[in-house]
Amino acid sequence: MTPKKPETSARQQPANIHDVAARAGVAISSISRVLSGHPDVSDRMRAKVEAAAAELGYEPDFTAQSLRSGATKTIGFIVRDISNPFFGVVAQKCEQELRKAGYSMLVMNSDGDTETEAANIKLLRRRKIDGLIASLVAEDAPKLKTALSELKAPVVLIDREVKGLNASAIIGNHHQGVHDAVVDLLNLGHRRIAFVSGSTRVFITRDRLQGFEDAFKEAGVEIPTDLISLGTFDAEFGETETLRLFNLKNPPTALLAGGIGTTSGAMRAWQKLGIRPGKDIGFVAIDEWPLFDVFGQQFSSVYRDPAEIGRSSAEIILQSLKGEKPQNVSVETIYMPRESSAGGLA
Amino acid sequence: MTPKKPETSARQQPANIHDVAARAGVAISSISRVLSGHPDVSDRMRAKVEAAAAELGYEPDFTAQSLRSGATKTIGFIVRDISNPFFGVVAQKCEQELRKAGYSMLVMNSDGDTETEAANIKLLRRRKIDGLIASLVAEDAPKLKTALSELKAPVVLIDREVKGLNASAIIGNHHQGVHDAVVDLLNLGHRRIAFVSGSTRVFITRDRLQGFEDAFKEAGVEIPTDLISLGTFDAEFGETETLRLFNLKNPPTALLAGGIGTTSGAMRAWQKLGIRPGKDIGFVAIDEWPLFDVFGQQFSSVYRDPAEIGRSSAEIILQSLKGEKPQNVSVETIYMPRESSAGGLA
DNA sequence: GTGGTTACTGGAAACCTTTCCAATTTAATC
DNA sequence: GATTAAATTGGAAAGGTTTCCAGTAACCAC
Repeated sequence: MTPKKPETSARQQPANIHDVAARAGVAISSISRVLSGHPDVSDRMRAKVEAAAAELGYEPDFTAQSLRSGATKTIGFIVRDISNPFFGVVAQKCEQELRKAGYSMLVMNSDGDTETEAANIKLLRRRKIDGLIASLVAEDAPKLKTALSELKAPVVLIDREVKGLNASAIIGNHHQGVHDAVVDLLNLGHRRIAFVSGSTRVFITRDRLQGFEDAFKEAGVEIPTDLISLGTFDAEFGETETLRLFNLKNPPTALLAGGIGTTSGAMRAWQKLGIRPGKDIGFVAIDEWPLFDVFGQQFSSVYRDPAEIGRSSAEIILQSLKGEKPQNVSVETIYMPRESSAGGLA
Repeated sequence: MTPKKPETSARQQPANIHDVAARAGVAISSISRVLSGHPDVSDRMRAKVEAAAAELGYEPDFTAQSLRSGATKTIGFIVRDISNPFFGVVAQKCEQELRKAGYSMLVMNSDGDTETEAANIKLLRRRKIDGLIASLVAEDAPKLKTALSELKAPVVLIDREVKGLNASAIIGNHHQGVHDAVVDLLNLGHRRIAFVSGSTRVFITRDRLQGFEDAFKEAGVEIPTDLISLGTFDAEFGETETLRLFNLKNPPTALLAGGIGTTSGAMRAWQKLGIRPGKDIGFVAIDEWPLFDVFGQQFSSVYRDPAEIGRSSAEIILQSLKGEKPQNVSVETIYMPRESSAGGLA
């Protein structure tokens, strides 16, 4: 009835394992065993300890557990920019899955900068993360490779390929998606097809470029090398390059935009130029953005599911933590032809 | 089979503070003092220690530092859904600022669920986070209040008000923004104005509702209570309610949508109904979404800057960590009138 | 040279847990 | 009841750091 503390005055400090041990009249090792589900525990001991822990409202200190056990139950998540809606969905689904398994997610933006990226990975190593999920800015930066190889934790790369690193990878079939898109554009009659995207320092771009070029080769059409512009994935680059390309003497009749950032930039450029994408020119977007189903209905896209990528990343990293070997997972990437492909051909 | 390791041979294990102390021929306390920038250190000592640390590539163990010092250099970040583009920008800017100050950000989604939210906060407490930034699902849930009050760390709430909690808050001037929007709609001639948004269990909704009602009262127009639907912020609710409202015998002539989720749902509903927002009916969106400047040009909005909210959250939590008192910051929230307000009045 | 500071340094406790190993209790067998 | 094996428990070390406290050395003025 009257909950009074017979011993010393009630401490403001939360109870620790010693308090529970004293309360239950057992050793601290037994507390640990009971609470961590160790099998060698008698029913009587379990009952005693659980009662004492409940009475004191004891909750193990996460930091101390991490220090002693070596596991932080924390996964690092590095992307160029978490405000990119594509990565937003990846992050959300990923965190949901990790949370179910008792892991938390430490999010860092690399801001499109290799140095920042390497610094982030070094910090995560010092923080003793159990695993890393990353979409890298560049695969070949020396500092990055050093940082990654010194990270003694499983890694899942999203659409990246780092040579000499024993990591898992989630890879979209970008070649196929872009290839099919370009085939369609060519069939429709486009020849001056522009391709604006991020740099070839990442696999995803190389794979797309390959699909782009292969489609031309198969059709026996010369590749418009002057219309290929591969720099960064952000909107600024997309805008600048779209402006430049459509101001050429011999401008493109169609554009393939390498991601949501690029698309944003291109849209802004066209707005300035008074060009209506999908009407005045052909247009295919890689990746879809929020409200695409409403505002982008007429736009062709090369689609891959960010939710699946998020779930899958979590799944793979969790398997790695159970000791499974690194694995490669393929993500369907499909060309979704819509009206905009035929723009500018009337 | 003797596990005795020779002193000279390089260990695979990363160097710890004892190794550095041995190398430099000083006490471990001196290593700590030098590396943590303690003032009572001679130049000679500093040089010796720095040399030894560099030679061994020593980096302090983060977990051990946290355990001993009590600071984890980690800030929790809880939102309903990080894939919401609004929160994506908030999160990105916030993380950038925190990173500059040496802090990392642990991101959790509450999935629109109060129980999950409370559980997340409890976990973050056990993880000994130094601070929390959160946009809560509900302010009054008992479990949540318990979890928050037991969290011994500064808290920054985004557009929320939790009674009896000594937290900082970043609050948009939602009343003003919504008020001005409704005044404009009324002036244009709308009377049947619908308002779909999240629940009144959060301040942001109550503040908006107040602005909505005040505008009607000031104009001497009866509030269309049957057109107010406050449930959740997600797209499903927005779609369901928009469908219901526009199927009424006496449907709205305009809609005010309470966020990006609501807007998404409303757009989908209108698509099904064959209604063109901004043409057939009046429409004002609260918050803008990616590519809004391109696809939403004609849409009126109630605008607040997510980047500022992100930066500001970080700034306030960092100040709190330096010992400053909780503070309230106001964020400008403005009605941006555009074509869509006048929809349905021709 | 002495006394009194001041500036620095070393030693050890503390943070809180997990885990190894040895010790004890219990059960099982004959 | 003795013996052995199995189950359970307790004690203490270990994980890597920060920080308190005491101690030493250098400095200064006289």
